[in-house]
Amino acid sequence: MRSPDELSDLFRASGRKVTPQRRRIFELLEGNSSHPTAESIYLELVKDMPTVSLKTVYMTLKELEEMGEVQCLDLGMGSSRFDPNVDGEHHHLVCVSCGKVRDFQLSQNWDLKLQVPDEMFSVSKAEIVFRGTCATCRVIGSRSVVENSDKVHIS
Amino acid sequence: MRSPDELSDLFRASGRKVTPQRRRIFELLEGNSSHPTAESIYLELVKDMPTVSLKTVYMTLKELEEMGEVQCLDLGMGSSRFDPNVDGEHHHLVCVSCGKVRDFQLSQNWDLKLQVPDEMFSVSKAEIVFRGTCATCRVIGSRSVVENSDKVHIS
DNA sequence: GATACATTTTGCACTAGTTGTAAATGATTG
DNA sequence: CAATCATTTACAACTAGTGCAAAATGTATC
Ligand SMILES: [Mn+2]
Ligand SMILES: [Mn+2]
Ligand SMILES: [Zn+2]
Ligand SMILES: [Zn+2]
Repeated sequence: MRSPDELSDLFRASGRKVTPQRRRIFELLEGNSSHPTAESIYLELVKDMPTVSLKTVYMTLKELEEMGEVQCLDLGMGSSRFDPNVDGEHHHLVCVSCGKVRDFQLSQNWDLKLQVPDEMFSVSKAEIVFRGTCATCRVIGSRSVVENSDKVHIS
Repeated sequence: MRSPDELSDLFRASGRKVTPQRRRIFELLEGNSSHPTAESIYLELVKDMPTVSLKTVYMTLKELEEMGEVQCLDLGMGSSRFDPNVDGEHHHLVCVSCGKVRDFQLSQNWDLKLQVPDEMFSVSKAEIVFRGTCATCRVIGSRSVVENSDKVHIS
């Protein structure tokens, strides 16, 4: 994702307006590798802007997605996760215990798309989802389970 | 997934009851490679059993999932897809135009799990989702777009 | 086959996540 | 600074799925 300043210019250049709400959402997303939900962005946003609405967050995220500045990930955990990391193709480690999502780069540069015969299916995106338990949860799990949290926090 | 007869025995053996509703759901799933939603199974079921409830479908699918007889796929299309194909590890081609989901076997037998260092994350399942356009939709798309259907059909 | 009882089904209310509507607000431009 | 038109907001609506409790019904036992 581009910087808040660059995004602001891009928005204005395409006839969109740069509101304080949008500006703040850009800032919250910049360099955010926590794969936040719309809700978790909203919860940060509402600290500064008590009257902001969740709808605004959804709308801004959709704009950014359409502009290719964020990607929306559906990892089957109830809500969509938003990812400002769109420059390099990467995959995801999803912890089934705490819900955290981490980026993961394949060490070998396998071209997954080439696996599918083009006449059968024209692949536009190939993504691997690794489900399992993160290092933190493995330790916690071996001691007590009560502290495990499903909450998604923004970093 | 096992045959309806085998499933019936398994259910009874584990203290569960085999109702006509469950029996029929087993039959609808057997050899079904359409990756149906709960809703699409319900729509078939209700043809024979006008008073069946969607809740029953969800409950039976959850039982089957817990018994490892079906897998529940979250492909980010709004609703979960259920897959009786659990014997061989396989991946999925998801058509972003018509919503159809097809099985796909990697020709090279890459062990995706081995890619992730065990001390970093303990992988229990690695699945590739290929998104793109199926052969049918590519042809339709080149003529007219109006006929494209998002509906999910069983069988 | 009848009986007893636990399991299951069903209808309905309910939740979470997300989208639609329309009036009020406000960023941009000249 | 005013006009314009995009955007925000509150709120209703919607979809997928779940919780609940009464009624129905498989299954084991006699
Ligand atoms: Mn990511
Ligand atoms: Mn499959
Ligand atoms: Zn974890
Ligand atoms: Zn298609």
